Amino acid sequence: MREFMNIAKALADENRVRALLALRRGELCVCQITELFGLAVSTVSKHLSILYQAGLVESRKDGRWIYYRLPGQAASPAIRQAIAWVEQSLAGNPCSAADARRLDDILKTDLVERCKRPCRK
Amino acid sequence: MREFMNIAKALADENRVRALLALRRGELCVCQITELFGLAVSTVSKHLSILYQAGLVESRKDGRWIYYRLPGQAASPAIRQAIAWVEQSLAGNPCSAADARRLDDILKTDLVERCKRPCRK
DNA sequence: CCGTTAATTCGACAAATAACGAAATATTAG
DNA sequence: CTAATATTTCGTTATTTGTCGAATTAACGG
Repeated sequence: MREFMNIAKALADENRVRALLALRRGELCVCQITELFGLAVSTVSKHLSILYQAGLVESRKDGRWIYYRLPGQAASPAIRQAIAWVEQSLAGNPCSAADARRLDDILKTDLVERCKRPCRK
Repeated sequence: MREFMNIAKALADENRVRALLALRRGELCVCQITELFGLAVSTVSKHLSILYQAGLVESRKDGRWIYYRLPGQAASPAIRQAIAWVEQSLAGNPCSAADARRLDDILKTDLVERCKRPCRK
């Protein structure tokens, strides 16, 4: 029951659900999600931590960046069913579509241009 | 998105999830669920109201009693998927099984014996 | 009618939660 | 080593949420 309630509580916040939807297209680092949401970095980090605790996202560290992604096939049925529910319920959702467009821009100009190149002074 | 978040928030409380599981065996009135949970009637009523607002339960009035039940086939896919997720995730759950046993007793002795008979003095 | 019962609504209060900025941690670049 | 960057952790604050008891509404029985 504990595990289920962790998942349910993690899904009970709109920003966390938005994060899961944004991750459908692939892994994102904290700063990209922060840019997408327009929230404080610490707030986004907390949200991702809650999703992680619930098992709804996995993470990987790459240098200074920590990338979050949706869990793979090894995830428990409860997890996979929860994510399927979110995706199917909000597939064509306007808010989700707007996020997807904004994410396009962020993915084009954010990390690559700003960070991965040799640091400009 | 609003509709989805209403459902998600409704599922983010353990007592509300317990209520959904208890309703699997059929409709229950508020006083029976109150007996099962050991909470104040007003608290249980509030929980059921939240489930109702989210579309996760339906209700029917019968005299002084209001019976709540899981939604039928007419429910939206989002609702049916949410309930399926709860049921499958917590099917063999110990807490759910304990509730089921206690509910057996309540269903035997509560409404029929106490109320539906001619009122004893 | 009047008293009883089932349920909801209301008002209060404590606990949980989401948000922020500042401080701490870790990693890379120079 | 030092400066800069990405992220997390911590402390604080404002809001939301769960709970209760009291008051209210609705239905039934005498």
